[in-house]
Amino acid sequence: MAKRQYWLMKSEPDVYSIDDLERDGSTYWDGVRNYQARNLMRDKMRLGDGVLYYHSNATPPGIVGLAKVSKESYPDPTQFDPKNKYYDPKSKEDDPRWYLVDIEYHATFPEMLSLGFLREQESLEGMALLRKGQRLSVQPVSASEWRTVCKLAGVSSKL
DNA sequence: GCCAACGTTGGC
DNA sequence: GCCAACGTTGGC
Repeated sequence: MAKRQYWLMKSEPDVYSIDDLERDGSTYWDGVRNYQARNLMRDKMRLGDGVLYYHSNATPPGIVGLAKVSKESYPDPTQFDPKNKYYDPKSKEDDPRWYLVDIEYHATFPEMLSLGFLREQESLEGMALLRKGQRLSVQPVSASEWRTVCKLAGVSSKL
């Protein structure tokens, strides 16, 4: 059994918030059109991995809860749909360019951990999210960062 | 709305 | 393969 890994995934709450995920139970993470983020989803994310759910373009932005990977990567169906905003005419069904994973809801933090608060934590120094110019919508998170974030939020780090 | 920090595209 | 132009992300 491979060791569990941890990730952070960004979503704009106006588009799909953690409340939407709680309501739906699980969702497929469509629309990622960045190769680095795609590679992480396609090649690295495994069933049962932990996900920090981050609200971007929010006031304030921050980590709002936990999810976990409920299905490993498969081609993002939206890339083949000409009516979809994520349609990619250069992607072929027999050679898909974009992949996604499914995630399922796990928990919502009693209070969100804002980006500003996270920046104040010495224990999170070096976290990818806090690095200057970091825009990846899917990022790796270390086991110790995961435990620290859960502790700060006052929730169990167990999934 | 601004703009820094990227990433992608396409001419050469 | 270089790099200018352009597009996007996302904090502020």
